[in-house]
Amino acid sequence: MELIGELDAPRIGALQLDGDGALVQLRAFIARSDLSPLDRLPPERELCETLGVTRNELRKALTILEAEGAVTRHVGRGTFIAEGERPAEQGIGAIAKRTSPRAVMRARFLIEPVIAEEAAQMATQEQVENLIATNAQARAAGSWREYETLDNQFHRQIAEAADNVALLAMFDQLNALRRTVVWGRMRSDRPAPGPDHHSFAQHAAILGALSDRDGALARKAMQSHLSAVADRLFSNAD
Amino acid sequence: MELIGELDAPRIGALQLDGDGALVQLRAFIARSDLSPLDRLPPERELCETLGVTRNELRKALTILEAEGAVTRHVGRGTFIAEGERPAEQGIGAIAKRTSPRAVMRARFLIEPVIAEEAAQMATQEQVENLIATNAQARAAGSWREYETLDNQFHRQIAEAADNVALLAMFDQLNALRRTVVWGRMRSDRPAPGPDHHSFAQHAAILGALSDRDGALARKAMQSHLSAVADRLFSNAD
DNA sequence: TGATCCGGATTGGTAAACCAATGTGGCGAT
DNA sequence: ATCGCCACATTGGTTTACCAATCCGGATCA
Repeated sequence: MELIGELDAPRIGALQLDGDGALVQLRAFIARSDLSPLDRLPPERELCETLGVTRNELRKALTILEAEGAVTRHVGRGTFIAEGERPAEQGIGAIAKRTSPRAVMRARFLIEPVIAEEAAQMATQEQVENLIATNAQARAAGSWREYETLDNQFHRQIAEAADNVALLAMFDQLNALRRTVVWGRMRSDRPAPGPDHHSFAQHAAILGALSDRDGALARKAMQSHLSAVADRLFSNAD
Repeated sequence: MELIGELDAPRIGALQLDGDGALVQLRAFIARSDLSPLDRLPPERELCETLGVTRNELRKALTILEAEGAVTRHVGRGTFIAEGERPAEQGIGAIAKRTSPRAVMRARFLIEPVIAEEAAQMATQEQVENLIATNAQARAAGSWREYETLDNQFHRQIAEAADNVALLAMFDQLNALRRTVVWGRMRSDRPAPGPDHHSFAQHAAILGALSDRDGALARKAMQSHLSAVADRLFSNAD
């Protein structure tokens, strides 16, 4: 059934241009009329005539630019070139640019204890044993980097033990955010922490609470631990 | 009231809920109904009713997805998932398939109270007043959909008041997950809730705690509220 | 029996009237 | 003269009816 188009014969090449021709023209117009951010561009009814497109086509193009964050539109006021950057995407990187290490650690301090409390109620015996094993491995780490990996694993295993994929996803996102934002403060060339490192005792306290199914204690132990971590991070002391 | 250069108050994340509700819902729909490339999605007239948005809003969202290359549209044939696979939405969609409404609501029950507690300490007077205004608007909502929008706004404003972008990002992700997973239990054609709806009193309790800067009370009030929401959601009673 | 063609149903696209938010300017009271 | 207020013009947004491309099922004919 490829016989269509014989009668009306719409220009084949013109079809593609028709589809987003307005967008191309609009982009060209903005570029050529060197508008600076926060400047207003002509009203739709006027601009569509200038560009030789229908108001519908123009509005479709404007909708795309708006989604890209290139322009903002306000009823009664007009359409404006967006200021500064394009806050369009919402990935980890975009969030990271708008937050700070302190804020991320604060968020961690608020959320992880709750996860630990939930884990205390949900963890299986096997998961607790795995946590104990991980903590033991961390004690024996040969380098700071190896220790860090095991420390991450410890915290994530707790989140896994909460047995809630949604909660685990929250943890992972926050963790990714932390790695992005706090990165640079980590000096991975340091030697491995000694067996008397405060974290080990704190981890052990968390483990004890998990074993005892003591949610409130697990929460408090995690809070204490993260407080210490934040202090160490921001004081530049060991 | 100058809206343009408001940099002193970090109004960072007004990205999603405000104007592009249809786009969020549409993305969630595509993620949830695991459509493979070249699959056709429902016709506009049907889909807009399913999602509880107007055809205009849906078409605007589709225009954006089309510009992103996520879908292709053909008159008389329909709208199709683009050929080149879409790795973008992998996050929420992938998580959604591995979790359940109960788990998501549980995560919400664990996290939002902590956010409320933080908000009680961080909120500005203006933010509290805005929350009061939002709650008042929700009372006067004319339709269930409008009420739902305002309810979402209420909860997000609390998250904003915590003044922590990382925390706000967690909230947004959980909220997106909830919309994807819990969807289908929402009956958007129901009439607006009466002024004696339990949520209003519970919201008021939260507001009171925020006004008094009583973090512990805010946490408990939010817990009570979310408990009630979950009960209502899973019991199918109003 | 099979292909072909036609007419209606379906579906995305379009145009124009209408709406609501906003800005502007003049008018009048003080 | 100055301030407040109100009517009107401007502007982006929305609704509605309609259009055009496509699909589908049955009628028709070789």
